[in-house]
This record gives sequence, C-alpha cells and structure tokens, in this order.
Amino acid sequence: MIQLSKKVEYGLIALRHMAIHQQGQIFTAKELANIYDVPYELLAKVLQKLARTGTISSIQGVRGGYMLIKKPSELSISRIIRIIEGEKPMIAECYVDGPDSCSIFDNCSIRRPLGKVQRNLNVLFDKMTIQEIV
Amino acid sequence: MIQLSKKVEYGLIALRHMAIHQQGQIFTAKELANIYDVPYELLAKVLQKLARTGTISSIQGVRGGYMLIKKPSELSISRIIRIIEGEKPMIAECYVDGPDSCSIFDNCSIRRPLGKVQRNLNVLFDKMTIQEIV
DNA sequence: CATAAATACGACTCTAATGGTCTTATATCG
DNA sequence: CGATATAAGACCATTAGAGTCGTATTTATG
Repeated sequence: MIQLSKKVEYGLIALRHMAIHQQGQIFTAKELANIYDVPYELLAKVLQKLARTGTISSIQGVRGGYMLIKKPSELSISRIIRIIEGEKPMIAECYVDGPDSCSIFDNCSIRRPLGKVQRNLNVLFDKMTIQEIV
Repeated sequence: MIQLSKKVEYGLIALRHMAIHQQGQIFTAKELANIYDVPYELLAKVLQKLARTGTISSIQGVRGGYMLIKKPSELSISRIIRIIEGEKPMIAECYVDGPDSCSIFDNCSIRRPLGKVQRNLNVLFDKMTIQEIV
C-alpha cells in the first residue's frame, strides 16, 4: 500500500480550498475542519506548519485565520509533502541525499529498483502543483 | 512519508535480479536473501505470492527455486504492487473502484486533490516496468 | 479592560499496519 | 530415507500514524 499521510491529505484539501476561492480571503481552521469533516486539531497543526514555512500566512486573534500567499502554480506536491512530512517524500532513504548518505551506495544493487521508482515519482510530484488539483 | 512496503521492495529486488540474469535460470529464496541481505522468510513469502499469480514459476524440492516466466517489459510496477499488497497501490480508497465505492462521490470535494494525484501516480506506475529498473 | 475567538505548540494515548520470526507441511531429487 | 526446497499460516514486537488534550498567546470588539 502506497499512501500519502492524512496530514498531507488534509494539507492538500485546505490549500485547494483556499486556491479555488478568492485570493486574500481568510479561512479559520475550524471552518475548514467543518466543511471537510476532518479532525480540527490535526488540520490545525498542518496549517501551522504551512504557515511557518511561508506557504500561507496566519492571522491570530479574533477574526484571524489563514490565507494563501503563494500562487497555486508555485506549490508543488513535492513541496507540500516536504513541508508537512519533514524533508522526505521518499521511497528509500538512500535517495534523499544522494551517494554520501549511504556507505555502500556505489555497488548497492539492493536499492537500485527503488531508485528509479523514486526518481520517476519525484519528477511527477515536482511537476504537479496545487493549480492542477483545483 | 510516502513509502513502498518492504515486501514490494523485496519483490522488485528479486524480480530485477531474475531479469538481469539468464532467462530460465532458477534462483532459490535463500540464495536471493543472501545476496541482498534481506530476511529470508519475508522474501520467501513474497516470492510465493508472485508464484501464485503466475509471475514466476516455483519448483519444489531439492534443486528447486523460482524462475521468471514473464517478460520484464510485461511486469509493471502497478502490477507488482497489486500482487504483493493485494489490489491496492492506492492513495485514497475512493479511487480504487470509481464512483460506486463511495456514496458521496459525486459531490465529494474532499478527496478531489487525492484523486488527481492518484491518477497521475497510476499512469506512472502503469508505464514503469521491471525492464526499466534492470 | 474583560471576554471570546483565534492561532501556537507540545505532550500524550491508542491503534493498526508492518516487518519479522517460527512452526509445520509438502514436494522432490538422489 | 534424508536433505533441501517451497507453501502456508500463526504469531509477536515495534513503530508510525492518527487523533486528543491542555495550555499559552494573540487580538478584535463590546
């Protein structure tokens, strides 16, 4: 089973929601959680991460919330995954940092198959943006 | 974190190994487990599944083992995943069987983002074959 | 200025899936 | 018969993931 985590799923849902609505509009975590029937706290954490990385801006206090500040076309799936999952939209660790991260990389025939799959997946997720899922 | 299971990883490793060697050659599970330093029992189970589905043939008894009987170019990653993981190389359940599997499919804006990701991933994994990772 | 409505953030629990092991049965070659 | 394979299922242990809770902080507004 190959799966994106719920966090990534919720992140994509939220970003998409913001993307299809008017630019500059503010959405609260609670609001989004209600609309999509998704656990509020979990979604909130995801939104906080996205906010910390400058993907969305957060406004605290009453009438606060979140607002998309990047263009949907600039937000690749790769990037979202990396933000939410922490640097690793990866299938095998070896391929994150290249040769140096694995001592036997050179003649590591083991991970070979995964490497190719990985690279293809990267190409796909790099190209795909929020724009496309609107 | 997006990840293929170890089973799939071992399956790909084994199939690739068979594919790069002479057609018709027999390999034992133990042999493969040693070469790639992978848990024998687990690999064995994967090979058994591949055998049951006609991807490789199994020969029991002394001097037995496994033999690739399909062309590497006919073995897509999708197919391998489906064989090993059981019908679901999927990101969100909704999209396995199409509309009927989800009651609110029509206006289910929730899973929308995943749907597109899913379709793209399917295209990628359908096109990629063992041939390519040799 | 008090209150309510938000975000921020970390600690915690629970569960299910995964990876791995063990045991037993069966087949087959010599 | 015995050695060496596959076949298959039961079993366990660990981990990651999903979700919850509590508390602090910020801020608009009556």
